[in-house]
Amino acid sequence: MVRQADSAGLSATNTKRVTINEVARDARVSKTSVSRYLGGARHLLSDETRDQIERSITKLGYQPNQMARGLKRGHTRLIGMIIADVLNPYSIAVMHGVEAVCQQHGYTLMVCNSNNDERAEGRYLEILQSYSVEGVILHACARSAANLGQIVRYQAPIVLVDRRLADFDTDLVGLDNYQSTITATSHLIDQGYRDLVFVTEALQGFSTRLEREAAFHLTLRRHPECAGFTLALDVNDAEKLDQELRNFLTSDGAGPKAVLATNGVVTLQASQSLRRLGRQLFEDIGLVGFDELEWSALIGTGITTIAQPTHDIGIAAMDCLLRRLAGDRSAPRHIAFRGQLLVRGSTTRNPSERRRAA
Amino acid sequence: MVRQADSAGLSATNTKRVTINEVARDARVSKTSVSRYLGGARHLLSDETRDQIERSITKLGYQPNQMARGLKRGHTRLIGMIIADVLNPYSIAVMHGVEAVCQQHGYTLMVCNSNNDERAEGRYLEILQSYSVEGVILHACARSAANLGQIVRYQAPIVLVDRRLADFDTDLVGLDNYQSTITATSHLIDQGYRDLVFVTEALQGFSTRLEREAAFHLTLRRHPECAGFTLALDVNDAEKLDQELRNFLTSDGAGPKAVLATNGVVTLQASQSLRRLGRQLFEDIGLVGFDELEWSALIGTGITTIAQPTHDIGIAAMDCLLRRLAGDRSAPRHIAFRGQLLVRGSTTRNPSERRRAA
DNA sequence: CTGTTAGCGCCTTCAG
DNA sequence: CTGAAGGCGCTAACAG
Repeated sequence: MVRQADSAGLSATNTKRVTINEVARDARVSKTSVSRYLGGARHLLSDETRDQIERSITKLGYQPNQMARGLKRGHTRLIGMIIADVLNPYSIAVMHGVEAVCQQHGYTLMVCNSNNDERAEGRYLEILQSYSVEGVILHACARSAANLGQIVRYQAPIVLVDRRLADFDTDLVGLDNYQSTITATSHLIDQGYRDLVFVTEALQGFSTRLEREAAFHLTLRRHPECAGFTLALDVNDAEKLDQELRNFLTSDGAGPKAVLATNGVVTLQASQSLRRLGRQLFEDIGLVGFDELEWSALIGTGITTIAQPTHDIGIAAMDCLLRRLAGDRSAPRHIAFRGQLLVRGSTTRNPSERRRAA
Repeated sequence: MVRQADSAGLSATNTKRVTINEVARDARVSKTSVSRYLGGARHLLSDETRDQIERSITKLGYQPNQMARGLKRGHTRLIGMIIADVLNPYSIAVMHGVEAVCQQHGYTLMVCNSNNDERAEGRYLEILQSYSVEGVILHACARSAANLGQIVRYQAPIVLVDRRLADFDTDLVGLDNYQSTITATSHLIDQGYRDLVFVTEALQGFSTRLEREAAFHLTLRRHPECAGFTLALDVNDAEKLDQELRNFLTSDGAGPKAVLATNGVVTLQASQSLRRLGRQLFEDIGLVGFDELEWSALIGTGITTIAQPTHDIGIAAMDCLLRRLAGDRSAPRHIAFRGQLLVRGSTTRNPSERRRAA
C-alpha cells in the first residue's frame, strides 16, 4: 500500500522531476539524442543508442515537460473550451463531442466554466491564452466582443458554439433556430393549441434566445387564429413563474393552451411550476421544449422536445478549429444544424393518442 | 466587425505574441523591472518606472506567458481533474464545487474526461503531469493503482473523489456509503416493502458500488421478514433490465416490492424500464435511488432519493488538495459525507400519503 | 531602486 | 549518426 502523503514527503528531496539531462547522463548520450528519440526522429539514431535511451527512460520514468516543449516549439497541443454553464446538460454534451475529436487528434482539452459571468469568461480567455492553447471553443456568455477585452487580437483561433458574438465574426456552430422554432410552433398549432406562450430566460441579447423568440412570433403571425406572447423569467424566481403561468392558464384565450420552452432548463422549470400549480402533466396544457434530455420521456405523459444534435455540434466545432489550425484562412463558417422534433404526450391532445405517445 | 479568420491571417506576421522583452524595451527599463512589476514586487519600483511599465503593458496588450513562468518557477497554478464520466451529473456537480474553490484561490482547473476508460485515465494522468499541474482531483475508473502506471511516483498530490483505489491510500472524499445505504434500505422496510432488489451497474470492483451492496445485504440480514438480491446490469442492455424487472415483479415474494438504485443513471434506467413494462410510476413498486437530480421530483409520483452533497464534496476535495499544496504531509484524510434521504411518492405506499408527498 | 546574469527543460540549427 | 551551443519567455540571485 503506497501512501501519497508519504511519497509527497519524499518528493522534496527525492521525487524531483527527472529531466532530459538525467536521461542523457544515464544513457551516456547527449540531450540532443534523447530529444531526437522523443521527437520522432528515431531513425536517425543507431540501434544501440536508441535502446539505451529507451531503457533509461523507462528506468527513470521520464516524461517530457510539456511546458518546456511548448515554450520552445510555440505550440502546446492544448485546446481550451469555455462553457457558459456546466450545469446545463447542453454544454456538457457538446463538450463530449469536442473531446472525442480532441482525443482523436492528440489534443488535450482544458475546460473552464465561466458560470455565465462575463468577467470570468474574459479572464479565462486570457488564462487560456497565457497557457498558449492552440485554439478555443467558446460557448459565450458575453454578447459582444467589446466586453471580452483583448479577444480581438487573440492569437489562437476561436470557434463559437451555440451563441454568436456581436462585432466578432468567427466560425460558429449551433442550431438552426428559425427552422427549429418554426417546427416546434407549427407542431403545437397543428395539434390544436391556440393560445401559446414562449417561455425563456431573460433574453439579455443572447442570439439564440432572440432568434427563437423572433421565429415564434413570426410563425404566430401566419396564424391569425392563434394568440401568443413571450414570458421572460428570472431563473431564480419560481414564484413569479408560478404566478405568470397561473394567469396564463386561467385567462380567456384563443383556445387550448401550450408552452414553448426555450431550453432544457426552462422546460424543467415550467414542468415544476405546473406541478406546483397542481396540474396534471399534461392534461390541460401542452408543452414543447428545446433540448432533449434523458428524462424528457418520463415526465408526465412525456415531454415533446426539439432535440439538438449536441454531440455533432461539438464535433463540428472542433472540426472548424482543426481546419483553422491547419492554416485555413477562409471566411468564417457558420454551421447550423437542424433540430429534430420528438413528439410525446405533452403535445398530444387526444387522450387515446396520448396514451400511445407516452 | 472583426473577422477572426482575417485576424488569424495577420497573426503569422503581425500578432506574434508580445514578450516581456518588448515591454521592457518600450518602457526603457530592464526585463527585471517588468518582471518585478508583474510579480507583485511593485513597491520596489519608483513611481515613474511603474507608470511607464504599466503604460507599455496596456499599450502592447502584453500578457505574461504562463508556460515560461511555470518552467521557471516550477509551479503553474494549474489543477487537473479527471472525471470518469462527464455525462454523469454527479461528476459535474462535484466539478462545480472544485472549480469554485479553484477560482477563489487563483487556480485554473483543467478538466479531462476519461470516459470510464482506464487507459485514457492513465494517459490523462500523465498528460496532466507533463503540464506540471500542481495537484489532481481524480474520480477514478481504474480500481487499482497498479493499472495507473506511474501514479505511485506522481509528484503532484492526488485527491480521490467518490471511489477509492486499491493499493493507493490518499486523501479521499466521498459519501458514507454504509450509512446512506442503511438509511435507504431501512426506509423501504419501514414503508412496508418486503421484497427488495438492489440494482447496480456491474460491480466491477468499484468501491462505491461494493460498499453500497454490502450495506444493503447487511441491513436485510437484520430483517428476516424481508428478502432481497442484487441485480447487476449492463448499462447498454435495456432488454435484460426489462426482463429481470418483469421477473421480479411477477415473482412471488416476501411482500410489497421495491427497487434500490445505486446511482442516478440506474435510477433513470429503472424508471424507463418500469415505464416500458407499462407500470404506473409508482403504484405497485417502490423505488429509492442514490443521487438527487433536478427531475427526481417530477417523475411519476416523485422519486425518493439519497441526496449527496456533491458541491460540498467538490469543495472538500479541493480543500484537501490545498492543504497538501500548503505542505501538509500528514496521513491521508478520508472524508465521508452523510447522504440525505428525500422522501417522495415512490416510497409512499398509502395512496393518501402519496398524494401529499408528490 | 535598478540592471546583469544565469538558468528552468527542451528543441534546433550547425558542425563534426 | 552524434554532440555542442543558443535561445524560447520568464524569474531570481547577485551586484550595484
